[in-house]
Amino acid sequence: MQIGEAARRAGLTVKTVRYYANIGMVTPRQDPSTGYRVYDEDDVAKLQFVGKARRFDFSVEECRELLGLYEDRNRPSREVKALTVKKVSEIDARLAELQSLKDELSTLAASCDGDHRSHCPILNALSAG
Amino acid sequence: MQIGEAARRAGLTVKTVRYYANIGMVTPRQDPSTGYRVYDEDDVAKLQFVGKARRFDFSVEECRELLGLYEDRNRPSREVKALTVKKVSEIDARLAELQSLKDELSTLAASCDGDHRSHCPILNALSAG
DNA sequence: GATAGGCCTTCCTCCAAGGGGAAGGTAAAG
DNA sequence: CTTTACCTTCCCCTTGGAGGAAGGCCTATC
Repeated sequence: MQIGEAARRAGLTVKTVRYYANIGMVTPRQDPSTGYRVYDEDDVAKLQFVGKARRFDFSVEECRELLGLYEDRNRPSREVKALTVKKVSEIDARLAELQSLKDELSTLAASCDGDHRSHCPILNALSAG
Repeated sequence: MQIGEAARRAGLTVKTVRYYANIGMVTPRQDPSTGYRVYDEDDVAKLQFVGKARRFDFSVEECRELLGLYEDRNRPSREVKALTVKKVSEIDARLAELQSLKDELSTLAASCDGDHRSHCPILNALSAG
């Protein structure tokens, strides 16, 4: 099939699929006469795999690594688990950071009555050291 | 003072301060003889303001907006509050997204025993449409 | 006078992960 | 034959700067 259908079936954009081909992540066969990329079922499966991993917040490089493990039928699942656990702890750190950010901003917003007076706790907080 | 000291006092890098000058956010006076940027106390205050707002996850454009409100003493604080509330809800959305991501990944990691067998629930989940 | 160090300047390239669009080739349908 | 819908490569754009080259300026020291 052509890139358009492969993209549709993987739930990705054509741009994205072409990008993955360019960086050597999912490399389809190329029709020599037209120069078109030709995708088979295997390629689509890999695209779906990568698409889902991306949605799980794995970086493109991590996806490449996971894909390597996925393609290697003899791979130890230990490595996959390690990558996943690491990702979970990264997400955890980001969660804590965002939560404290939200708390601070919420407090500020609550203490600001939002009228037209020049007294504004938010601006005061931002300008304080 | 020169850019180096201004940056130190605002807790920013020289690169960042120069960047803010280039995009017209905090524009210092320029010494005509040397071409050096010359910062006064007001500039440093603005740099600190922007630095803190950035740490609060406001984008550079939002910082520019907040700075405009901050500089204009006759402006209603309503706008500042609106921007802050919007930012809080953005952070909220991102929190929910990350949380569900974490839950899914945690579940996957827990179901994978991480041995050297090739059976891996994580990869299975990723390859399932 | 020369040299070293420590500032400063502009200009260039680079990062993630593609998006947008131009210019042009190809194939199927009316 | 022409339109329409694909496809190709190529190049610039995004965020928020970081890194570094080449060169100007000022002061201290030898």
